[in-house]
Amino acid sequence: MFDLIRVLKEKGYKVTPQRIAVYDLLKGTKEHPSADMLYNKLQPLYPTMSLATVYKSLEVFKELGLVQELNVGEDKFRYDANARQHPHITCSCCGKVEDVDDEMFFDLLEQVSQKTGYELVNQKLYFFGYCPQCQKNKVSGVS
Amino acid sequence: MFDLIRVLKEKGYKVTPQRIAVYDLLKGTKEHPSADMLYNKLQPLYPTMSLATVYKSLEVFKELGLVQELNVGEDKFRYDANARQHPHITCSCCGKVEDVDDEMFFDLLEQVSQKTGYELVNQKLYFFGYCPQCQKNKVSGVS
DNA sequence: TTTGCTATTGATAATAGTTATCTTCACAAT
DNA sequence: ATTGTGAAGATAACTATTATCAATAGCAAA
Repeated sequence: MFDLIRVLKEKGYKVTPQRIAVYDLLKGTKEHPSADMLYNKLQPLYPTMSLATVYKSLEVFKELGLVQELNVGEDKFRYDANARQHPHITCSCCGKVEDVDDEMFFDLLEQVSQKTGYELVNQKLYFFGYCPQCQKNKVSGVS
Repeated sequence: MFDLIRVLKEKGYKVTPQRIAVYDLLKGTKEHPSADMLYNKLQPLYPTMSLATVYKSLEVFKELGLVQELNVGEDKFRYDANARQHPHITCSCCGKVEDVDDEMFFDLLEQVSQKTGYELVNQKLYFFGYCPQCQKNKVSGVS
C-alpha cells in the first residue's frame, strides 16, 4: 500500500495536516477534481485552509510523481491521484471526467514512436462524448 | 479547394483583410502557432492589427469548424488550420508541435466507445517526447 | 521537553492568457 | 451619398495560477 507520509519524509518534505488532507481527498474520489473543487470540499473540515495551500500541495505531489494534472479543455486543470498515465473521457453534456481502461493502448505508443522518430516519454489521451446517463436523459427528457 | 471567403459570406460573417490574413498565415504554417505567435508574425505586414482581433478571428474560425484549438500543456492554446481531429506530438526539449499520422487510430475510437458506453464525438491525443533532432543534439552536445 | 531552524501556511498581490467593453471605422444595402 | 450594422482597435476586466511575505508549525538536535 502507498504511504504518503513516508514518501514526503524520504524526499525531505514536511508532513502537514493540509497535505494529508488534500492527498486523501484526491485519493478517495473518482471525479478528477480541480483545485477549487478540492478547496471547497475541504472547507467544512479545514475552514482555515487557503486555496494557495491546495495549489502548493498539488505542486509537491506532481514533483513527487504522486498525482497527474489533466486538461480536458476547461480553463483550469483537474487532478488525478492515479499518476500512471491513462486515458480520460469527458462527457460533453454533464462535464463528468472518467478513466478509460488503457489495455487497448499498449501497441499505440510503439507505433507512434516508429512513425514519428520521437523517443516517447509521455502521452495525454482525452476523449469526448455523451455518457450513457446523458444519452438516456436526452432521449427521455426532450420530446 | 477550400475558400475562406465563401464560407464567411455563407454564414453571414464579413470578409475582412484581418480575417484573411490570420487564416492564411495559419493555413500556411505547420508550427501550430499560439495567438501571440500569430500576432507577432502579422505585425510587420499589418502593424495596426490588434491582438484582440487575432483572438476574435480565431473564435470565428472555431465556430465555423475551420480551425482547431490545441492544448499541449502550455499555459496558452495553439491553433491548427487542419480542423480534422488528429494526434499531435510535442518535443519536451524544443517545444515543437507536430502532426501525427492518424491511420493507426481508426480502431481505437470504436474500442473506446464500446468499453465506456459513451457516444464519442471528439478526441484529443497528445504525445510527448524528444524529437529526432533533439536526440542528436543531446548525444553530440553534452560530453 | 525545550529550543532553534526553516519549510510551510494563509492572505493577498501579481501575472498572463483570454474575453468583454466600447468607441470608431468600414462596408453593404438602400 | 446616406445609413445601419458588424468588425476593428485599444484597453479594461476576468480568472486560474503563481509569487510574495510575515507568522506559524514541523522536526531535528540538545
